[in-house]
Amino acid sequence: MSAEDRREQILLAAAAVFGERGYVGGTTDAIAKQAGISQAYVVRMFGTKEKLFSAVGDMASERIVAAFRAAIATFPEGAADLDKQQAMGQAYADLMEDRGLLLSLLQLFSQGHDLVLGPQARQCFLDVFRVVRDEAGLGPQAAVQFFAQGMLMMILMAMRMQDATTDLDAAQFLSIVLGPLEDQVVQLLSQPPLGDARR
Amino acid sequence: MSAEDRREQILLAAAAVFGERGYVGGTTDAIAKQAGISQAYVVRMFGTKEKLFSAVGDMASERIVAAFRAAIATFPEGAADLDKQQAMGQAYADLMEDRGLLLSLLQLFSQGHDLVLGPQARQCFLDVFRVVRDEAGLGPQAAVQFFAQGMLMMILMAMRMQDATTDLDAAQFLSIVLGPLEDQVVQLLSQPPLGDARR
DNA sequence: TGTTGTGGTAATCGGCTGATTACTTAGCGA
DNA sequence: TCGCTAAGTAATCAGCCGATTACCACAACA
Repeated sequence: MSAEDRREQILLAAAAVFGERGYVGGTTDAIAKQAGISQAYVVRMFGTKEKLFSAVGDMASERIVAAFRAAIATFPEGAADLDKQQAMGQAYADLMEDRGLLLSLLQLFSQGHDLVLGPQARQCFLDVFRVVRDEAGLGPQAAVQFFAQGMLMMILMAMRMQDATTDLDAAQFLSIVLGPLEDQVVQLLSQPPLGDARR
Repeated sequence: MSAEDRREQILLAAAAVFGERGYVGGTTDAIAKQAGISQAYVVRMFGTKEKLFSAVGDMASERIVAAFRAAIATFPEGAADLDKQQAMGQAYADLMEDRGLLLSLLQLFSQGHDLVLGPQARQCFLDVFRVVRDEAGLGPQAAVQFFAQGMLMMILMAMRMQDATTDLDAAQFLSIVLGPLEDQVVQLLSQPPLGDARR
């Protein structure tokens, strides 16, 4: 396999592992197993684990930006804010299909204290914000509101709230947050966690 | 010092460390140093690192519930939703004084995959939700909206967004999210991270 | 003055993890 | 066929971390 293809494959595997176990908890060995290659090769391809994690963060934010731009391209002239938000909300829900992607980004966000990853986290966050505010034309207030919803959904994913829906309050919460997306999203999120160890 | 007092002290130290470095990244040694005692004693007091982390999570959610209840007790009869939200938002901002508290809770939330910590995370989350929905009387919809704001603020804390305010977009974002709380909160959050290592 | 329980530490150990090194295999042009 | 390069691995190493053990200080008290 070409190095280029391998790189993509490792990035996807790393997103899955980092998304579930976090930056520190996600081992290069688990990533290697997920990708079906040796641990040594994972490290050699990216130099260090930190560089790999950083690359995963970049990939994640780029994909989100791309997905939002694609949704924005479908806006009719002078569309209402609510319609815009709904289209972008749908794009966001589609992104959840790859659990690792959004969860890795959350893990990046929780590295704000780090001298290297912190600035990157803030950069990624603001990159997406600018797209929502300016390119989608929501303006600052509505863009922030949109983000609040998005962050809440991220945390519900991380928490695996869909595993608690025998609790009626959990079900109600999900139902309100997700609205019409509920069925699609809950199904996506119900994928089992990575196979090995204590989940 | 009595074991009881020591326990409280270790919990606070652990919240600070776990909040910044996460569950896996927060070492019992760093917690011990933060509390000014030996690593062995930290472990012996709680049995395992996992039990300590779990206890931190319980403490955090209990404090949040207590803070909200205190705010709720100040409501006049038939107060408007907006006033309620503002009072509870202020209570939340006050909680930010102890950075470790809220950030440890975020770290707990990102352990949803874990067989022990996952259920606890969902439990803690829903405990607070019920207080906001029922005891404050916001109802399901408004309570979810309130949570979305709260989760966004948590993530901004984790990201240390206040360190990026030379970026005008970052400043605008914070200003909109925090509103009149901005000055207070930004000052609280500007505390430097834990002393050792790469921040 | 023993002795017993409580609060606490130094030392150490086994297991894990990221990184490094040296090696192997396969395609490919001359 | 002979190198030469790119893709990939097994083996190993050094450092860290949670946990355990064995020990210490000191008050309270009979």
